[in-house]
Amino acid sequence: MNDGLKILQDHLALKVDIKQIDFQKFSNYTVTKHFNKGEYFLRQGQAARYLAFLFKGVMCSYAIDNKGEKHVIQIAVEGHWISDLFSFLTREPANYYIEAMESTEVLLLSQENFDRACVEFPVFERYFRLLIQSAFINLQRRITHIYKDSAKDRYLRLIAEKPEIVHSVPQHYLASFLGIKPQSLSRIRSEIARSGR
Amino acid sequence: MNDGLKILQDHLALKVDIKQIDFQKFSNYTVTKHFNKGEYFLRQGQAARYLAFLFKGVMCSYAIDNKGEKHVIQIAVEGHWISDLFSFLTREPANYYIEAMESTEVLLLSQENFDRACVEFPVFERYFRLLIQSAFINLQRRITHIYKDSAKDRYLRLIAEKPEIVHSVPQHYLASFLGIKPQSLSRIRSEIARSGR
DNA sequence: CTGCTTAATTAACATAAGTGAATGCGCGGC
DNA sequence: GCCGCGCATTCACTTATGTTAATTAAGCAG
Repeated sequence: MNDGLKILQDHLALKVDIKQIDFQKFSNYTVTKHFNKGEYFLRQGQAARYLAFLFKGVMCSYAIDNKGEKHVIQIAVEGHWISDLFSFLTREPANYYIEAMESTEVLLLSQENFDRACVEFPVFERYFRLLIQSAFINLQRRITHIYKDSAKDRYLRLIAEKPEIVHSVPQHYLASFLGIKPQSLSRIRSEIARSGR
Repeated sequence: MNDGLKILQDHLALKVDIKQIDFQKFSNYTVTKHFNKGEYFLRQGQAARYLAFLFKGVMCSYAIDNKGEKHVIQIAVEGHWISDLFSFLTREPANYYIEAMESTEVLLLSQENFDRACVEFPVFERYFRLLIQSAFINLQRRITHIYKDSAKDRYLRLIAEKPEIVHSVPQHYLASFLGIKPQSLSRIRSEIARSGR
């Protein structure tokens, strides 16, 4: 069993009881893939045929609107799943790009295998439900923070929670994730540097 | 079968194939409840013991922060589920209040019955996974809109999508949901009235 | 290593939303 | 039906972030 599967198994074990034998079978549904920095796992307009479980590296998902503005909506690090769920589920064209921010390793799970796994291993469907629930709860929290915290606070929180991304994700991606312009993030950073946090 | 169950059955049927007989059994897990305007389905600090399926009326969920500020995170109308998912799943104290904005009818599903339903009717667990997925996708969209649209645009979109709430939800709740102050919403509304949308 | 392209920083100015305060209206309780 | 309190509105002023633009720094291809 490779590294990625070990890490995935640990993540599954955090949420559900999965039998070794089931995980063994399930693991046959996944394939390992590598992305170099700057490579795309998904492009806006394509159908998202895979879910990716990230076990090394960092990926960002973002939309580009009709003014050419980038809107980063997720920064995924080790142990996160990433895809365009809407597209993955409906087979409609994706709304998001998903780009590797550094050399990145993932396990891929195709739509077909995802569906199979849900049917064959109820415990997997449960895992996935719990996973989405957590993701949903986190998004609700994120909205609350957007509303009640200043951009400076959100930046400080972000780098406290995911310190590893500071060195791998360009600042204008972070700014976009925070919902501000790169110039504003620059201003915030210089203010932090000057007067302390 | 009462009105609420009919509406719920229709909603289930939109996402999954559920046999009449299974729905019949499942429906025994729910109870109907009425809330008057201003009554609480849940309070911050309590454990959320139920999911509510709203088949008539309007409810809002919101957190109150340590400055006493209200942060509305969901406005639920007919056909929506509402609860504090985090609390419902973990049995930790809830982060949100959930208040009826007008006379409201719901079906309640307790934690125990929810768990039972997931085990007994895999199709229910599937329905619920799909439901949360949609909710997740909608939240992602909401964040994108917060970032790229002005408060005025978000207000116009809100009343276009849920026109019924304009008359039942007080303006300062709508403002909070949009992430702005009541005074700002007032300003925006008067601007719309003056110069057209 | 060099040079080109893109990213980050800084600054001056513009704008949207927040703040605090005064006014008046309306709904609910009696 | 009347009263009072909370809600909505308006206004003057403040503040955070956006915008535009110029400058410097950093990454990458050749």
